[in-house]
Amino acid sequence: MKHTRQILSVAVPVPLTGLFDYYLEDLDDPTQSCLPGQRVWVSFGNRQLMAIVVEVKDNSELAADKIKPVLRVLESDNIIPSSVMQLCRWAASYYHHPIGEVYSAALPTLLRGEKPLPVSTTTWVSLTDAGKQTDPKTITRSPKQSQLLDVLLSQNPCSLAFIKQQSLAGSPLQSLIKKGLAEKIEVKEQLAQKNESSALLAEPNLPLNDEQQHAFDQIKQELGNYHCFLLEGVTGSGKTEVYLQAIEAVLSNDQQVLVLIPEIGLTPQTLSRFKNRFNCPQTVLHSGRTERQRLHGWQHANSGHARIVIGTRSAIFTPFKNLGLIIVDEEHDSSLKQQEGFRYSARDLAITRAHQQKVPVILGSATPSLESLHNAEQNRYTKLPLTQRAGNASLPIFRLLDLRGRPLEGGLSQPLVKLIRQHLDKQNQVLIFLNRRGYAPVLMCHECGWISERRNCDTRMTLHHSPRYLHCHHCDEKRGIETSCPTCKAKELNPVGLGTERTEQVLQELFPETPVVRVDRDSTRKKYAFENMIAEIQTGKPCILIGTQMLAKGHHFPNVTLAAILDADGALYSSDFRGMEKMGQLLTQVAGRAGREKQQGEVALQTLEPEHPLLRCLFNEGYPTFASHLLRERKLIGLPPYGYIALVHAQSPFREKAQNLLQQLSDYLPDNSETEVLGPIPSTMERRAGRYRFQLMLKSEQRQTLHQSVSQCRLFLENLKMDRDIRWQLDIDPIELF
DNA sequence: AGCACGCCGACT
DNA sequence: GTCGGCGTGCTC
Repeated sequence: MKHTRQILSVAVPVPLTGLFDYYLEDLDDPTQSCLPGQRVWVSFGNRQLMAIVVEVKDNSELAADKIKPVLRVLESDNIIPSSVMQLCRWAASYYHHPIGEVYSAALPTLLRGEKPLPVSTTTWVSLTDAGKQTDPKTITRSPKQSQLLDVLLSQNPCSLAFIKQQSLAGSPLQSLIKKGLAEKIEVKEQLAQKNESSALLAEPNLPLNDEQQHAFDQIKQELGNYHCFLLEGVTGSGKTEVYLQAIEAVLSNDQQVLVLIPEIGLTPQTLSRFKNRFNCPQTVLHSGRTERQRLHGWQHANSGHARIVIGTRSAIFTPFKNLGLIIVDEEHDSSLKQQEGFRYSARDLAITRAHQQKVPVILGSATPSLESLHNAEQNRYTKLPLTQRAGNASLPIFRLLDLRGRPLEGGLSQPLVKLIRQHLDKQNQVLIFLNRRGYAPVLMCHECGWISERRNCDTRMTLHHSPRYLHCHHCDEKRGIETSCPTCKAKELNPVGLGTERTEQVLQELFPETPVVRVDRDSTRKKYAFENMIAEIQTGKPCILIGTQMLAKGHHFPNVTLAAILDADGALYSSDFRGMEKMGQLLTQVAGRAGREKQQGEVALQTLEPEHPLLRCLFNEGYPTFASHLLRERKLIGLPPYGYIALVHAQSPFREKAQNLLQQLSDYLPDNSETEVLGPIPSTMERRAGRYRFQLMLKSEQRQTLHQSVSQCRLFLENLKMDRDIRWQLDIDPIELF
């Protein structure tokens, strides 16, 4: 009898490019074989790791005595479907990232170890014999229990998910179980039948206006094909309703939907729109969920049980049984791009995945990225504009407040204070934006000029007021405050610059009768703190809200009529070429917060450059025209979307080491090629957490040539023997520079 | 990345 | 004499 020794090429989660061959022992049964996408447990060097089977073959290039056996096959089937394998392969190649680390990042954390996937079950509720013989009318003291019994009598057994949807899973269910009328049973996923005989829609669709209808019709036509839509909808124009009706069309076709949302956008408000509309299992995947919950969501999507998956960035790797549509909400948002390690863009992967799986993808935003606008112009995407605000809300009035020669109090100019007062007097709410947390960015001694500098980073320590401490927002170091200057022993230390805490204090002093609510990462750290604040604000009572970007996204505050941005100039002078684009997006989002209902809204912007042509353009003509100006600028200098860029980052505790590495690389790269090499340039914050950081920029008119250059870089860096304290990383299509 | 192997300094 | 520093090389 011939023994075939099956060889498995596997990807191991280590920063190495290649695959590794193992053999499968005891392959007596020829029908029992491994498949790509299966997880195995292998010995690698002197440790043991989870690995993903990528290829199954009959022989290896390697000498037989070099090949180790697979220690354990973790599941009997390939839990990563070929669609996700394909996406990972593409991502590893496009982002020049080690394939094993890509697979690892694509899996829920609980699947990155040796624990096998638990058998997926769903909980159902079944009536006991006693329960079957009980008349719901006899339970007179609890209408909820009676209602639940009714449901169970008409549908026995009934899935727990369905009972949850009816809001009967809490104490009503507990009581019935206690009375011995019902019991919970665990059912293997495959055995689960559809019990959702009820209609798919839990609430009726809203009527669509002409633009929404047109958008919906276009999307519907492309179901079953790849097509990328750019749904450009001003705030309040009903983007979500278009999503919901497109989702309905896909669901009724028995397919699943993936919705990607930026981190900050996963608010209970947004989620409830989906939950309330559809009678179907839905799954939410984001960092706030436990690993167990994420694993279950992953399994339910994979088995086809979950029909809608809503998640942040990493949800792009969720496996589906039958995917029919991908939606990327707020496609311009930078949180869709991973900024550490495997630096992928979930939006771009969404488009690739849609293409690979032949399904449509909708990119939605009130302020699309220049990349997407350009792609729409080139007819790679179909633009679906939504320009009408619901309820005919009018656009806000824009005001540029000239700061030149004006004294500021806590960052507020007199005209702004007056404006705030006017709005509060009309019993309205006011929104103030400042993109800096804390009390003041620096603590300074006026005698000798000492400032609260850091030892490890190139930044100052940010001063926080209550409680009083110094905090570095970049490496998280915290320490108490010196009571006197450590250098000259002067007794007085003064806060310099502005933070949300300080402005909050000044506003409270100026408006002692009005509640001032601060919303930033510090004030919302506690669980539900953010939700509680939002709920408080939505009562509509006059108040002042002061906060960072967190406040600008995805929330609807009907009573806000004034939104003010205290410091817009940061973006005007930013070294990042995307600074202006980001500012325009923030401003437009902010403007969308003001006066969405019947009342006239106002947006105020404090600036030292009120004549800035781009600011004026943004204010007078709106985001689309502003964006087309920016696009023209980018074209002139050959920056994205008219050119392609990649960064090579290097860092080391020694300045010269990081710089020299990139210099060597730069010297090595041919300068006659079509790829331009710029740098090495020190990062904006040259030193962070004790390490010096430099970057080399590669720029090309052609994606292809850029890729070749990046490959050259990688080859060079992988083979160069360098000191171990130097780290390097690649960033393709970076969104933050210098 | 991890981890062992290996070759030179200051300690019982 | 050895404990341990981190330079170097490898992982199927």
